[in-house]
Amino acid sequence: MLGCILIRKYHGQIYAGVITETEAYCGPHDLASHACLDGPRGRRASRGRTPRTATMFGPPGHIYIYLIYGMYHCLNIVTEKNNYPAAVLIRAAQVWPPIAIKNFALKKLRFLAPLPNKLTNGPGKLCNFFHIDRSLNTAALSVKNGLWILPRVKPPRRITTAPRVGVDYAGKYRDKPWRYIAVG
DNA sequence: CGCGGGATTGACT
DNA sequence: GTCAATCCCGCGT
Repeated sequence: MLGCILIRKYHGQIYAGVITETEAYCGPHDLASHACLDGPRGRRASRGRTPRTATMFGPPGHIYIYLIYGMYHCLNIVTEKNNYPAAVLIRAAQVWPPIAIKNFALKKLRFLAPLPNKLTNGPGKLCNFFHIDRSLNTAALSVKNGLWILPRVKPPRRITTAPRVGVDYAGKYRDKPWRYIAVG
């Protein structure tokens, strides 16, 4: 997904950005995942298959959104087949100023200056900018639903990996290099 | 219905 | 790198 273009249609405007940072949450044994079925946390509240995480067990291409710390939303895309919980968290994007829907064409973005990275350099801030909240949870990525992703025009020059953020509790999965950062 | 924890952020060293 | 403010809501009772 790095380098692909995230597009949001909301209140007469188009918001667009190139995805620059992601994290993978991989299956029922990933101790960092909300959907993990293993280990002590699997038996704790809000882990495993619950009403909140049900989306992760659904079909790929759907949108998993949850509220974190009571105030931020996080955008994830479900990536695997039904009943196999996996998703990609979109952590950051390079965005442009919103464009009126009637004027929108991807080519126009080339003539606009990208906005400062500070607006969308974290998953909570990214959702704020794109006006994304839980009303989109379980929806399919689609133009109809106002949120979709276009293939990348060109791949990132380089991709680095790093451990995922904020998952110190995840045991042997804590340091898995499943955070992906586009460089260039 | 009450408790507890968090896939963050911003300020700071 | 560290730290804590913050508060909603999922979950177990």
